[in-house]
Amino acid sequence: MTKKSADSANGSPPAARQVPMRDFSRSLPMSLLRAREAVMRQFRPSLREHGLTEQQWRILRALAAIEAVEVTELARTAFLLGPSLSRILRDLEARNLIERKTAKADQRRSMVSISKEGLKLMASVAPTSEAIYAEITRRFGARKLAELQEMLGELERSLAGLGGADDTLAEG
Amino acid sequence: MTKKSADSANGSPPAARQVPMRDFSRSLPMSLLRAREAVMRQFRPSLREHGLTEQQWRILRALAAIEAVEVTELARTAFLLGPSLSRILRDLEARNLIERKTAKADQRRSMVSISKEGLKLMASVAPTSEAIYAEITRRFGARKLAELQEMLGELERSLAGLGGADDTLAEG
DNA sequence: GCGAGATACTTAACATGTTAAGTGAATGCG
DNA sequence: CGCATTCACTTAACATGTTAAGTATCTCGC
Repeated sequence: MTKKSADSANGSPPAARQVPMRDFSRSLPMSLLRAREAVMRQFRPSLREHGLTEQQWRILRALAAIEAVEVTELARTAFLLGPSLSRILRDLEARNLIERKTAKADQRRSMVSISKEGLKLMASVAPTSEAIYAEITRRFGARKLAELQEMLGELERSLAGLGGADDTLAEG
Repeated sequence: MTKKSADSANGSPPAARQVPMRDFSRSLPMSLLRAREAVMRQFRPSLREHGLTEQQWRILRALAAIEAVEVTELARTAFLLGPSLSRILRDLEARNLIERKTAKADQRRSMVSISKEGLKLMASVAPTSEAIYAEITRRFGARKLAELQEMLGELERSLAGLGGADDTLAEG
């Protein structure tokens, strides 16, 4: 029994099961993915009605809280990668939902802000969005929701600095 | 104070802040997204070294546990949408990591299984993958990890049936 | 004050997410 | 049987995720 499988000795497909691993459907990434999808499934239809994607909505929300931000800072806030943000900003600007102008001091930087139209759109989406969030909170329980978010934060912090890729990590 | 903002009355960009909402960075979707990203960041480099994406790896893992599955069932297991799965299966088949053959009884269905090469690839990835998972577990704590996953499952269940889109929901 | 390196984006290229439409095969009903 | 429906996928189209290159600008040492 070194490496041979217990196949039925005919031309059937490989028996699989030869690579022992955790039950994949119970892995942490899958749990997080499914939970997030369950949540976002609630919001997408409403956003879609207003012609917004999840990410566009994230950007508008991030912008609504401030006067103006640099693109890099916005990427950090809205948790988007530079290239994604770059594309989305191009589109949002074309739709006049945001405004952009280069910083005086540093020509490389461009300051982004939400436009009046953008604010109007937000105002029309926010009520539904808040109602959905409230219903989710009601169903899951406000206290448990807070606990969950606390744990998610802890998870994040406990993995911070566990180099994913090009992080500047001393490995010695 | 009906609708006018407290702008400084010059040509500066809109003051924003006119749409009151929760602090967006603390929303549940963002928490879930960030937590998941923190986790996946650990796995991606290793997968990448083996020429696999996260989703391709999910599919191989799902296949490794069984003889063969229909595409629809696989989509459910690997938590992928049909179109994504369709594309990925095409590529995995071209790389000879999976095999596909139409079901005898129903010509519409196609049964997918992992190939010997696929199993070999899995065997070469699994150790690193398991080690990373173990390290994550160690950092966050096995007990807390179990708690977290329990909560995520509860969240999912509490939102099940809260119609996202085309669910068959009676609204009256 | 200039040239190497760092910064702040943007483009490009490829893979997936998401929704809609298309295709071929099974089902059910008159 | 005939045909409209349903089903199991696949294609298409557009938006984002992800990594690598490219571009313009800035900073700093010399």
